[in-house]
Amino acid sequence: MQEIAEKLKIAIKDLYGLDFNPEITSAPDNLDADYSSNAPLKLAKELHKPPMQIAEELNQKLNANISHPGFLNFALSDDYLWKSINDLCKNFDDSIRMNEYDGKTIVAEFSDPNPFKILHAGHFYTSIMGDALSRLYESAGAKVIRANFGGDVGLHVAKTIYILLQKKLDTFTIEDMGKCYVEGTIAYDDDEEAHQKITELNKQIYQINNEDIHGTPLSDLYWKGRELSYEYFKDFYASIGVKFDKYYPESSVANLGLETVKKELKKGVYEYSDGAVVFKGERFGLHTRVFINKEGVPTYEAKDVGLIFQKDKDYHFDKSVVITGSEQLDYMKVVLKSVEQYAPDLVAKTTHLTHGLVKLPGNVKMSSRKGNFLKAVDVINLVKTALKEAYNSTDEKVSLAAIKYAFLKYKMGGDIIFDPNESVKMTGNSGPYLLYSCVRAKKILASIKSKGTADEISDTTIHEKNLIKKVLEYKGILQEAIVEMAPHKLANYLYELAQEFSRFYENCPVAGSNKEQRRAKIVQAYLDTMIHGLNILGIDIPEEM
RNA sequence: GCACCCGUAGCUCAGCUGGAUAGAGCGUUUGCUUGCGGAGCAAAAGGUCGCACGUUCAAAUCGUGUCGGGUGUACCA
Repeated sequence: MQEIAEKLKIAIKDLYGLDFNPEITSAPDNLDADYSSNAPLKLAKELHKPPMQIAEELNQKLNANISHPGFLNFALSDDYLWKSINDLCKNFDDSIRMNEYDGKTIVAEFSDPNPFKILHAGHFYTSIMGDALSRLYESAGAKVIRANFGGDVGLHVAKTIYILLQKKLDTFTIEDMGKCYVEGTIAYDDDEEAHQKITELNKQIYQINNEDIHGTPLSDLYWKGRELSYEYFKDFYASIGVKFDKYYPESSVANLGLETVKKELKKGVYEYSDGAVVFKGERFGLHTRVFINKEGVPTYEAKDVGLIFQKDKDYHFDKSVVITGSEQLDYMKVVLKSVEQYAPDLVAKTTHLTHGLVKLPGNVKMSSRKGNFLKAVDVINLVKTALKEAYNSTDEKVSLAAIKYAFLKYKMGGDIIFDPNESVKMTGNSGPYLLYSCVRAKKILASIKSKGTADEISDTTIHEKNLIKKVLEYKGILQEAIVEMAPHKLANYLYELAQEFSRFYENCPVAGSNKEQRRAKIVQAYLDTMIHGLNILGIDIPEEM
């Protein structure tokens, strides 16, 4: 496909002297061709010639077919396909290797859970998505720093600790803290006395953190709770196979953010308004946000400013990707626009991606205030139960693959519906389907004993051809997924590839057939591709299912 | 009010830098079945791509308007 594009590009250059990047797509089924290009149609306006004439002129150098109103259609020869699959098998990793990001450092920030609270399904989702994106960049040669950012001080901490103090628990678990947070939120909203106490507690906690106070009952509780949260996060990430390189507690960047904003305040980027320090985004089509509140305390905005600079100090990144919930889209625009005024290079290197909510089907209303939101652990348990009921399996690789694939197959941005009762069925467009096809491919290869010479060249069947073509598309898909920062493109391709393999499997016996060696090559190329692609999605393939 | 995102088959979603007959999965109907592990394959039914107008040889895709849903919009994170 890339070779066709290259040939076409050269023909256009030779004939018309234009640098034009032609688009190559799969040809329609009713044509006796494999790939098509609409280049003549695109060029018609610029060249002031009818598209059909351009197609004919180009085709004198190309050996393609022409169809109305000006498409070029290319057919691949069987020899070309078999040669390609042979080359791919000889050295798979080198053939699909990309080097766009060789020597580059990328900081990817995602997940961002708050200590003293429970991980919810959204944390799970962004962890999987962020990790897949990181692996995509790594596949193109980048060194990726997976960073995590969370509020170790703030109102949510005070709410939790307020209830913990009331209950006077000697020991407590992360679940206890989750319940305390829910109770604390209700008390804060409904009880005037509690509201004041929590506000006071918040200031004390801020001081404990800022001055690193130890040895008081309150500070002991705070440090113990924070440590418990960090252990809980670590265990969870380990269980889903995601590893962070750096955790930035919010408190660690607050001062840097505060200083930076104060410095730029003097230069006029930020300004005073009602006693607070704000950035007026209106002149950029955005809105005004507070960076330092009237009590002189840095808000989340200032902390994010500090974080941008801290990341650059720590890693001198070439690119920074931040993934958050979509509700932070406009917020982040304001923060980045303000930083752009004094550090445009940093902002130019930064990309903000957003994702939607993980929802249950049937429009179930969930309220984090009442604590009945979908927790990360709920997702795991629901899938484990479904797997057990459907296939009497307790294979954690399979259940984790089911979840990861379910998350990754959707385009990032909108809400996703996670259906614990039906969508998690292990048929169709699902992780287990992909795994199963890999296990089958492995079995085929294991059953082939002879390493004899190549089979005699005979006809190529449609199923052989389709599978080879699909495998050869892999590298292009990888590049597309990276450029568009879209793991779902890879996920959906792998599903289509597995479907093509299943058709091949149904129609083309391998072991013992007179085309055993040639077909084994296709299976090998298929399996190599699946292993590579699934690895990028963070999905492990079990030996047996 | 203003800004941004979304609206594609009964359901869940791809496709959107304009291209040929709009694709998958689930569900429904039918066929294949002692297989290199059927968690599969083949086939059928199911669509005025929210609506209207516009740009173009060509619009699900671009523009304007409109309806419906979501999010954000000053001292929370």
